[in-house]
Amino acid sequence: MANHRLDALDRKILKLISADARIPFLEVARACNVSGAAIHQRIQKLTSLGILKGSQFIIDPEKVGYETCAYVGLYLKDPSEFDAVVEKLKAIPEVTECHYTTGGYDMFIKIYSRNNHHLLNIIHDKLQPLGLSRSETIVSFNAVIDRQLPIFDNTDEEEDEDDGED
Amino acid sequence: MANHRLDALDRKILKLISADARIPFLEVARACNVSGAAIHQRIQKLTSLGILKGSQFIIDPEKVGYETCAYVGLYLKDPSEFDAVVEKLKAIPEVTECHYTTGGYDMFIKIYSRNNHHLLNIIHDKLQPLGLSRSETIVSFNAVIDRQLPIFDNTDEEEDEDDGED
DNA sequence: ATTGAAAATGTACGAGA
DNA sequence: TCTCGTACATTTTCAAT
Repeated sequence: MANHRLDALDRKILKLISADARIPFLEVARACNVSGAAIHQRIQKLTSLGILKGSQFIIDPEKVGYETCAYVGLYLKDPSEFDAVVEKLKAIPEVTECHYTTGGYDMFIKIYSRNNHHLLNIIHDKLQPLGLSRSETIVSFNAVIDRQLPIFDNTDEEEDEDDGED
Repeated sequence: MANHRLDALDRKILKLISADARIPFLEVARACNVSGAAIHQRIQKLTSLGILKGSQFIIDPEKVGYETCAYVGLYLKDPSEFDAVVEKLKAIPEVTECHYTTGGYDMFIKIYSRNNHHLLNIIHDKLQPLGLSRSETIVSFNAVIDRQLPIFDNTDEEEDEDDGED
Protein backbone atom coordinates (compact mmCIF):
# COMPACT_ATOMS: atom_id res chain seq x y z
CA MET A 1 0.00 0.00 0.00
CA ALA A 2 2.75 2.37 0.83
CA ASN A 3 4.84 1.93 -2.22
CA HIS A 4 4.11 1.52 -5.87
CA ARG A 5 6.07 -0.32 -8.43
CA LEU A 6 8.68 1.93 -9.87
CA ASP A 7 10.51 0.80 -12.93
CA ALA A 8 14.01 1.78 -13.91
CA LEU A 9 12.80 4.81 -15.82
CA ASP A 10 10.80 6.08 -12.88
CA ARG A 11 13.78 5.75 -10.62
CA LYS A 12 16.12 7.44 -13.04
CA ILE A 13 13.71 10.32 -13.40
CA LEU A 14 13.30 10.61 -9.64
CA LYS A 15 17.02 10.57 -9.17
CA LEU A 16 17.55 13.37 -11.63
CA ILE A 17 14.74 15.67 -10.62
CA SER A 18 15.18 15.16 -6.90
CA ALA A 19 18.67 16.57 -7.24
CA ASP A 20 17.60 19.51 -9.38
CA ALA A 21 13.99 20.50 -9.77
CA ARG A 22 14.82 23.01 -12.50
CA ILE A 23 16.43 20.51 -14.79
CA PRO A 24 14.75 20.70 -18.21
CA PHE A 25 12.59 17.67 -18.85
CA LEU A 26 14.22 17.39 -22.25
CA GLU A 27 17.56 16.97 -20.56
CA VAL A 28 16.11 14.23 -18.41
CA ALA A 29 14.73 12.69 -21.57
CA ARG A 30 18.13 12.68 -23.23
CA ALA A 31 19.74 11.15 -20.15
CA CYS A 32 17.11 8.42 -20.18
CA ASN A 33 17.03 7.93 -23.94
CA VAL A 34 13.33 8.56 -24.20
CA SER A 35 11.25 11.40 -25.54
CA GLY A 36 10.45 14.51 -23.62
CA ALA A 37 6.79 13.65 -23.69
CA ALA A 38 7.50 10.39 -21.91
CA ILE A 39 9.21 12.25 -19.08
CA HIS A 40 6.39 14.69 -18.91
CA GLN A 41 3.83 11.92 -18.56
CA ARG A 42 5.88 9.97 -16.06
CA ILE A 43 6.23 12.98 -13.86
CA GLN A 44 2.51 13.55 -14.05
CA LYS A 45 1.94 9.96 -13.10
CA LEU A 46 4.39 10.12 -10.20
CA THR A 47 2.70 13.29 -9.03
CA SER A 48 -0.78 11.84 -9.22
CA LEU A 49 0.41 8.82 -7.27
CA GLY A 50 1.60 11.13 -4.54
CA ILE A 51 5.18 10.01 -4.90
CA LEU A 52 6.16 13.47 -6.00
CA LYS A 53 4.92 16.12 -3.64
CA GLY A 54 5.93 19.29 -5.38
CA SER A 55 9.28 20.95 -5.57
CA GLN A 56 11.19 23.66 -3.80
CA PHE A 57 14.21 25.81 -3.99
CA ILE A 58 16.57 25.18 -1.11
CA ILE A 59 17.30 28.26 0.92
CA ASP A 60 20.27 28.33 3.25
CA PRO A 61 18.74 29.11 6.64
CA GLU A 62 21.92 30.72 7.92
CA LYS A 63 22.03 33.09 4.99
CA VAL A 64 18.60 34.41 5.78
CA GLY A 65 19.37 34.97 9.42
CA TYR A 66 18.64 31.62 11.04
CA GLU A 67 21.88 30.56 12.58
CA THR A 68 20.58 28.15 15.15
CA CYS A 69 18.91 24.85 14.52
CA ALA A 70 17.64 22.78 17.37
CA TYR A 71 15.61 19.70 18.07
CA VAL A 72 13.35 19.79 21.06
CA GLY A 73 11.76 16.81 22.73
CA LEU A 74 8.49 17.74 24.38
CA TYR A 75 6.66 16.14 27.25
CA LEU A 76 3.05 17.18 27.43
CA LYS A 77 1.27 17.67 30.71
CA ASP A 78 -1.75 16.17 29.04
CA PRO A 79 -0.76 13.87 26.17
CA SER A 80 -4.36 13.69 25.01
CA GLU A 81 -3.91 17.31 23.94
CA PHE A 82 -1.56 16.13 21.22
CA ASP A 83 -3.66 17.23 18.26
CA ALA A 84 -4.40 20.63 19.71
CA VAL A 85 -0.72 21.16 20.42
CA VAL A 86 0.17 20.25 16.87
CA GLU A 87 -2.23 22.86 15.57
CA LYS A 88 -0.61 25.47 17.75
CA LEU A 89 2.83 24.38 16.66
CA LYS A 90 1.79 24.89 13.05
CA ALA A 91 1.23 28.52 13.88
CA ILE A 92 4.86 28.90 14.97
CA PRO A 93 6.79 29.41 11.77
CA GLU A 94 10.12 28.55 13.33
CA VAL A 95 8.88 25.00 13.91
CA THR A 96 9.63 23.15 10.70
CA GLU A 97 9.09 19.57 11.82
CA CYS A 98 6.93 17.83 14.34
CA HIS A 99 7.05 14.11 14.93
CA TYR A 100 4.84 11.88 16.95
CA THR A 101 7.18 9.63 18.85
CA THR A 102 7.01 7.16 21.63
CA GLY A 103 9.59 6.06 24.09
CA GLY A 104 11.64 9.15 24.61
CA TYR A 105 9.30 12.06 24.18
CA ASP A 106 5.67 12.71 23.51
CA MET A 107 6.64 14.72 20.51
CA PHE A 108 9.79 15.86 18.85
CA ILE A 109 10.17 19.06 16.90
CA LYS A 110 12.75 20.90 14.86
CA ILE A 111 13.19 24.61 15.28
CA TYR A 112 15.15 27.23 13.41
CA SER A 113 15.96 30.41 15.26
CA ARG A 114 18.07 33.49 14.69
CA ASN A 115 20.40 32.67 17.55
CA ASN A 116 20.50 30.85 20.85
CA HIS A 117 18.78 33.68 22.55
CA HIS A 118 15.94 33.63 20.09
CA LEU A 119 15.69 29.89 20.60
CA LEU A 120 15.22 30.33 24.31
CA ASN A 121 12.54 32.90 23.69
CA ILE A 122 10.66 30.56 21.43
CA ILE A 123 10.83 27.77 23.96
CA HIS A 124 9.80 29.93 26.86
CA ASP A 125 7.25 32.14 25.22
CA LYS A 126 5.72 29.90 22.62
CA LEU A 127 6.37 26.30 23.58
CA GLN A 128 5.92 26.30 27.33
CA PRO A 129 2.42 27.84 27.17
CA LEU A 130 1.30 24.85 25.11
CA GLY A 131 1.20 22.79 28.25
CA LEU A 132 4.61 21.23 28.52
CA SER A 133 5.65 19.39 31.59
CA ARG A 134 9.22 19.37 30.40
CA SER A 135 11.37 19.74 27.32
CA GLU A 136 14.83 18.72 26.24
CA THR A 137 16.73 20.76 23.72
CA ILE A 138 19.44 19.53 21.40
CA VAL A 139 21.21 22.39 19.67
CA SER A 140 22.88 21.67 16.36
CA PHE A 141 26.11 23.56 15.99
CA ASN A 142 26.70 22.39 12.53
CA ALA A 143 24.74 20.37 10.02
CA VAL A 144 27.52 18.36 8.44
CA ILE A 145 25.14 16.23 6.41
CA ASP A 146 21.83 17.43 5.07
CA ARG A 147 20.49 15.73 2.02
CA GLN A 148 17.53 13.97 0.51
CA LEU A 149 16.84 10.30 0.74
CA PRO A 150 18.40 8.79 -2.35
CA ILE A 151 16.50 6.69 -4.83
CA PHE A 152 17.83 3.19 -4.91
CA ASP A 153 17.69 0.77 -7.78
CA ASN A 154 15.30 -1.47 -5.88
CA THR A 155 12.63 0.28 -3.96
CA ASP A 156 10.32 -2.43 -2.78
CA GLU A 157 10.88 -5.76 -4.43
CA GLU A 158 14.19 -7.17 -3.35
CA GLU A 159 15.74 -6.98 0.05
CA ASP A 160 18.78 -8.98 -0.80
CA GLU A 161 21.17 -6.44 0.57
CA ASP A 162 22.26 -6.81 4.13
CA ASP A 163 19.98 -3.97 5.07
CA GLY A 164 16.71 -5.76 5.00
CA GLU A 165 17.83 -9.11 6.23
CA ASP A 166 17.12 -10.86 9.42
CA MET B 1 28.44 38.04 7.85
CA ALA B 2 25.92 35.28 7.77
CA ASN B 3 23.08 37.15 6.19
CA HIS B 4 22.81 39.58 3.38
CA ARG B 5 20.36 42.35 2.94
CA LEU B 6 17.28 41.10 1.22
CA ASP B 7 14.81 43.59 -0.06
CA ALA B 8 11.11 43.04 -0.48
CA LEU B 9 11.54 41.71 -4.01
CA ASP B 10 14.14 39.18 -2.92
CA ARG B 11 11.87 37.92 -0.21
CA LYS B 12 8.85 37.71 -2.45
CA ILE B 13 10.87 35.75 -4.99
CA LEU B 14 12.19 33.42 -2.31
CA LYS B 15 8.73 32.88 -0.96
CA LEU B 16 7.37 31.93 -4.34
CA ILE B 17 10.16 29.71 -5.56
CA SER B 18 10.69 27.99 -2.23
CA ALA B 19 7.14 26.74 -2.45
CA ASP B 20 7.40 25.63 -6.07
CA ALA B 21 10.71 25.31 -7.82
CA ARG B 22 9.06 24.73 -11.20
CA ILE B 23 7.14 27.96 -11.20
CA PRO B 24 7.95 29.88 -14.40
CA PHE B 25 10.04 32.92 -13.69
CA LEU B 26 7.65 34.92 -15.79
CA GLU B 27 4.87 34.02 -13.43
CA VAL B 28 7.00 35.18 -10.53
CA ALA B 29 7.66 38.34 -12.47
CA ARG B 30 3.96 38.99 -12.96
CA ALA B 31 3.28 38.38 -9.28
CA CYS B 32 6.00 40.86 -8.40
CA ASN B 33 5.15 43.39 -11.10
CA VAL B 34 8.60 43.34 -12.58
CA SER B 35 10.09 41.96 -15.76
CA GLY B 36 11.10 38.36 -16.18
CA ALA B 37 14.68 39.35 -16.63
CA ALA B 38 14.68 40.99 -13.23
CA ILE B 39 13.61 37.73 -11.63
CA HIS B 40 16.26 35.92 -13.58
CA GLN B 41 18.94 38.28 -12.39
CA ARG B 42 17.77 38.21 -8.81
CA ILE B 43 17.78 34.45 -8.73
CA GLN B 44 21.27 34.41 -10.16
CA LYS B 45 22.35 36.86 -7.50
CA LEU B 46 20.72 34.87 -4.73
CA THR B 47 22.37 31.74 -6.04
CA SER B 48 25.80 33.30 -6.28
CA LEU B 49 25.42 34.61 -2.74
CA GLY B 50 24.75 31.08 -1.59
CA ILE B 51 21.31 31.94 -0.32
CA LEU B 52 19.79 29.61 -2.87
CA LYS B 53 21.38 26.20 -2.79
CA GLY B 54 19.70 24.50 -5.69
CA SER B 55 16.29 22.96 -5.92
CA GLN B 56 14.67 19.60 -5.56
CA PHE B 57 11.53 17.67 -6.17
CA ILE B 58 10.04 16.41 -2.95
CA ILE B 59 9.63 12.68 -2.88
CA ASP B 60 7.37 11.07 -0.31
CA PRO B 61 9.70 8.66 1.51
CA GLU B 62 6.85 6.34 2.44
CA LYS B 63 5.79 6.02 -1.15
CA VAL B 64 9.20 4.78 -2.17
CA GLY B 65 9.39 2.22 0.58
CA TYR B 66 10.80 4.17 3.54
CA GLU B 67 8.18 3.89 6.21
CA THR B 68 10.34 4.55 9.24
CA CYS B 69 12.03 7.77 10.16
CA ALA B 70 14.21 7.97 13.22
CA TYR B 71 16.59 10.29 14.96
CA VAL B 72 19.59 8.75 16.64
CA GLY B 73 21.81 10.42 19.17
CA LEU B 74 25.33 9.01 19.06
CA TYR B 75 28.01 8.87 21.71
CA LEU B 76 31.43 8.24 20.28
CA LYS B 77 34.00 6.16 22.09
CA ASP B 78 36.55 8.60 20.81
CA PRO B 79 35.02 12.00 20.11
CA SER B 80 38.15 13.11 18.32
CA GLU B 81 37.13 10.69 15.58
CA PHE B 82 34.26 12.97 14.75
CA ASP B 83 35.35 13.91 11.25
CA ALA B 84 36.17 10.35 10.29
CA VAL B 85 32.79 9.20 11.54
CA VAL B 86 31.04 11.86 9.52
CA GLU B 87 32.78 10.65 6.39
CA LYS B 88 31.61 7.13 7.07
CA LEU B 89 28.10 8.34 7.74
CA LYS B 90 28.07 10.03 4.36
CA ALA B 91 28.52 6.62 2.83
CA ILE B 92 25.31 5.40 4.46
CA PRO B 93 22.55 6.61 2.18
CA GLU B 94 19.84 6.16 4.79
CA VAL B 95 21.48 8.84 6.90
CA THR B 96 20.05 12.11 5.64
CA GLU B 97 21.17 14.47 8.36
CA CYS B 98 24.08 14.69 10.73
CA HIS B 99 24.44 17.41 13.31
CA TYR B 100 27.30 18.30 15.53
CA THR B 101 25.77 18.86 18.93
CA THR B 102 26.90 19.37 22.44
CA GLY B 103 25.20 18.68 25.68
CA GLY B 104 23.11 15.67 24.93
CA TYR B 105 24.98 13.72 22.31
CA ASP B 106 28.22 13.87 20.42
CA MET B 107 26.30 13.83 17.22
CA PHE B 108 22.75 13.54 16.14
CA ILE B 109 21.56 11.97 12.92
CA LYS B 110 18.38 11.37 10.98
CA ILE B 111 17.75 8.04 9.35
CA TYR B 112 15.15 6.75 6.94
CA SER B 113 14.61 3.01 6.82
CA ARG B 114 12.19 0.60 5.20
CA ASN B 115 10.78 -0.51 8.53
CA ASN B 116 11.73 -0.87 12.16
CA HIS B 117 13.63 -4.01 11.45
CA HIS B 118 15.68 -2.35 8.79
CA LEU B 119 16.36 0.49 11.20
CA LEU B 120 17.79 -1.91 13.76
CA ASN B 121 19.98 -3.45 11.11
CA ILE B 122 21.35 -0.09 10.13
CA ILE B 123 22.11 0.78 13.73
CA HIS B 124 23.73 -2.54 14.52
CA ASP B 125 25.54 -3.22 11.29
CA LYS B 126 26.49 0.21 10.10
CA LEU B 127 26.42 2.58 13.03
CA GLN B 128 27.87 0.51 15.85
CA PRO B 129 31.06 -0.34 13.92
CA LEU B 130 31.82 3.37 13.67
CA GLY B 131 32.94 3.31 17.26
CA LEU B 132 29.88 4.16 19.28
CA SER B 133 29.89 3.85 22.99
CA ARG B 134 26.13 4.22 23.05
CA SER B 135 23.21 5.46 21.03
CA GLU B 136 19.68 6.60 21.68
CA THR B 137 16.98 6.17 19.09
CA ILE B 138 13.86 8.25 18.68
CA VAL B 139 11.46 6.72 16.21
CA SER B 140 9.02 9.03 14.49
CA PHE B 141 5.66 7.39 14.02
CA ASN B 142 4.26 10.25 12.13
CA ALA B 143 5.63 13.49 10.79
CA VAL B 144 2.70 15.80 11.43
CA ILE B 145 4.61 18.88 10.38
CA ASP B 146 7.32 18.93 7.76
CA ARG B 147 7.93 22.16 5.96
CA GLN B 148 10.52 24.66 4.96
CA LEU B 149 11.56 27.64 7.00
CA PRO B 150 9.36 30.46 5.82
CA ILE B 151 10.72 33.73 4.53
CA PHE B 152 9.71 36.56 6.76
CA ASP B 153 9.25 40.14 5.81
CA ASN B 154 12.21 41.18 7.91
CA THR B 155 15.13 38.87 7.83
CA ASP B 156 17.93 40.69 9.54
CA GLU B 157 17.22 44.29 10.19
CA GLU B 158 14.53 44.60 12.80
CA GLU B 159 14.11 42.49 15.86
CA ASP B 160 11.23 44.43 17.23
CA GLU B 161 9.08 41.39 17.64
CA ASP B 162 9.17 39.66 20.97
CA ASP B 163 11.26 36.92 19.45
CA GLY B 164 14.60 38.57 19.27
CA GLU B 165 14.46 40.74 22.30
CA ASP B 166 16.44 40.64 25.43
C1' DA C 1 15.48 47.00 -14.08
C1' DT C 2 13.63 47.05 -18.74
C1' DT C 3 13.03 45.89 -23.44
C1' DG C 4 13.21 42.80 -27.27
C1' DA C 5 14.55 38.80 -29.87
C1' DA C 6 16.64 34.16 -30.49
C1' DA C 7 17.03 29.68 -28.64
C1' DA C 8 15.27 26.22 -25.84
C1' DT C 9 11.73 24.17 -23.41
C1' DG C 10 6.85 22.82 -21.78
C1' DT C 11 2.72 20.83 -23.16
C1' DA C 12 -0.92 18.83 -25.96
C1' DC C 13 -2.46 15.93 -29.55
C1' DG C 14 -2.63 12.11 -32.62
C1' DA C 15 -0.38 7.76 -34.21
C1' DG C 16 1.67 3.44 -33.46
C1' DA C 17 3.67 -0.58 -31.02
C1' DT D 1 -1.34 1.17 -21.88
C1' DC D 2 2.85 3.26 -22.87
C1' DT D 3 5.85 5.65 -25.90
C1' DC D 4 6.92 8.58 -29.64
C1' DG D 5 7.00 12.66 -32.97
C1' DT D 6 5.35 16.87 -34.20
C1' DA D 7 3.50 21.55 -33.49
C1' DC D 8 2.68 25.56 -31.01
C1' DA D 9 2.68 28.43 -26.88
C1' DT D 10 5.61 29.68 -23.32
C1' DT D 11 9.74 30.38 -21.09
C1' DT D 12 14.61 31.02 -20.65
C1' DT D 13 18.45 33.65 -21.66
C1' DC D 14 21.25 37.33 -23.30
C1' DA D 15 22.21 41.48 -25.44
C1' DA D 16 21.87 46.64 -25.09
C1' DT D 17 19.47 50.43 -23.06
